[in-house]
Amino acid sequence: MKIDPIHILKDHDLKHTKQRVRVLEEIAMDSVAISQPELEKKLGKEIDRVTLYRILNAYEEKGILHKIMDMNGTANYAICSPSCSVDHHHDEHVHFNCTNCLKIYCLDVMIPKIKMPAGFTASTVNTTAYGICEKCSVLQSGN
Amino acid sequence: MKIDPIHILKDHDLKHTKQRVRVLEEIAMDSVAISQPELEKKLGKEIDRVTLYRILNAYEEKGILHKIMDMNGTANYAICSPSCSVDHHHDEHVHFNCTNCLKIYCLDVMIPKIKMPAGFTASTVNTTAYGICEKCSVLQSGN
DNA sequence: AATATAAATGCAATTAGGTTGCAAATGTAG
DNA sequence: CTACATTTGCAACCTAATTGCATTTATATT
Ligand SMILES: [Mn+2]
Ligand SMILES: [Mn+2]
Ligand SMILES: [Zn+2]
Ligand SMILES: [Zn+2]
Repeated sequence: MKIDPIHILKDHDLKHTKQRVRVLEEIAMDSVAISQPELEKKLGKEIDRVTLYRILNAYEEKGILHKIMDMNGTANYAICSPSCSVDHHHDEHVHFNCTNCLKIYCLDVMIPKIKMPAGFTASTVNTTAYGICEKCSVLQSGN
Repeated sequence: MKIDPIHILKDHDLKHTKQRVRVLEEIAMDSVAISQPELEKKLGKEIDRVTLYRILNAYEEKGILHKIMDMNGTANYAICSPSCSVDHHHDEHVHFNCTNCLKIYCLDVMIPKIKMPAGFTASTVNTTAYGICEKCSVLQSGN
């Protein structure tokens, strides 16, 4: 999927700064989600830690990125589908967290409807599968 | 569900100490999961921070507690079902994270089977629903 | 193009979550 | 009761994340 940072920023009423563009570029680079620590490692020389936090938060709030927590409580970020907007994310797909390479994939698999017990009203449902991803699986078997 | 800390400790080859009993009591007290920070607030005067971490980790490894990460990356703990054991948790139920009171419930709802894309092998699946819980729902409407 | 102004950035300081090493205290098996 | 292994508490440390504030930057207007 091609990404145009400048348009994305315009569309979401965010000023166009080189730090914001860099963050988007970096995240769009790979199709899998990227963690905050990885981003910091890659961009730490160009962008201040604090600024990175603020940009990621802004992107999440605006519906540009969605945040996926892994088993260690580390935040990972992936580009939202175009239907996401402020305070309404449409991140209704299953995530896959590889226990080997730790990458998080946004799968093209919908989250099944869950029947809630009486009294509980769910607005969003989050599903993450843990296991071995495509790449790691090939590497292990093919050796 | 009644909990007997002393038996649980025996059954899992853990020494019976007053700190361990207190932690189990505290977690068993409420049917919803409790977060590490809450536990620390409640027990901080009786039990050292570090000891609490160590107890929680031991309990998780032994299959006494399971850890549920919330949207903020905070660890929450709940008593495992009796079928859980060392390095094999059976936590195949849906969790409900109330966006109002922030409590996490272990629901009596199974996680539906998910069909994985080719190449991806899932060993465990985790589902959390976010929304308004039973109690908060009553409080809001009844007021 | 120059200017005004609101927003974003970087830096320093702080808070909070979590870990490590070690001496003292405690539980349990003999 | 004793011996020994384990657990605990404390101090130090490390890393993640937040806050306040001065400086810089983007953009709307003249
Ligand atoms: Mn996703
Ligand atoms: Mn549970
Ligand atoms: Zn992998
Ligand atoms: Zn609630």
